[in-house]
Amino acid sequence: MKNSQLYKGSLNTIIMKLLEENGKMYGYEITQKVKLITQGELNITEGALYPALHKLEAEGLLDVEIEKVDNRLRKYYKLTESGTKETVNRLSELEDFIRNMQSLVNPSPKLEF
Amino acid sequence: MKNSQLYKGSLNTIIMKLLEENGKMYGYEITQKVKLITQGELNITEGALYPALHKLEAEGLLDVEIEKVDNRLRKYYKLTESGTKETVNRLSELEDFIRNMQSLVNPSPKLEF
DNA sequence: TATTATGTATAAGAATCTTATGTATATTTG
DNA sequence: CAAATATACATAAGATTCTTATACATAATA
Repeated sequence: MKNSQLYKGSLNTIIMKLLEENGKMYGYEITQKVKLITQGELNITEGALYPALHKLEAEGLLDVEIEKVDNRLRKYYKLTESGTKETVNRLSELEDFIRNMQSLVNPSPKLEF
Repeated sequence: MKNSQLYKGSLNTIIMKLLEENGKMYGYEITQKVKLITQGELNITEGALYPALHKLEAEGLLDVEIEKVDNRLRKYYKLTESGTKETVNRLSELEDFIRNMQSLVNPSPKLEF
């Protein structure tokens, strides 16, 4: 990701959510989808994406399936059963994270006398 | 922080926002405040906090002032002028980040036919 | 024909954090 | 009273995640 440090740590969650949403996707497709959804604000770099996909696969959270389209290689990833379960946890963690960050930066206004 | 990887990269923003809010704070106080606000969900570790404070100071975003209270040392940190300006940017980045993450995980529902 | 888009991959280094450890005083608990 | 916990700061080794750069290859566009 070529972005604020804030995105650090969120890539796995993004990938898993998109796969839950779309069934199967390949790497390049994920980068384009994220760019589209965030209106160009979030750009996932290959150097971050591919190692992340490989790691999720190694952890048994993703399955991969190779296809050849227009004489070009595509590696489609999809959630495994265990990956689907884990996605629920990750999204729950993300909700907690966002809630906590909002509590920190939008504290209940101080009363002024 | 002893937490989800999601918090990675958010510590500087948290520190700066709390200092903007409270004028001056010392390290231990920051950890307690964060624990309180997040109802124990976010625990900032010393190994993350002190290096972060030192770095922000080295970058000229924080000023430090040592006090001795009850025969114990306290290092109070406060935003410099440049730190105050930068805090606005960091909070704006945080808002964008949260908005983008919400777009990614709460997409507009697909129409079903 | 050269650039851009599509598609995957890795390696070096930076940044941030965890975990463990160290030092010291004050307070609380058994 | 002794031990444990709370208060207070600090650093070092290692893990994780990411940036930046590079590499290879085909298709489409300028």
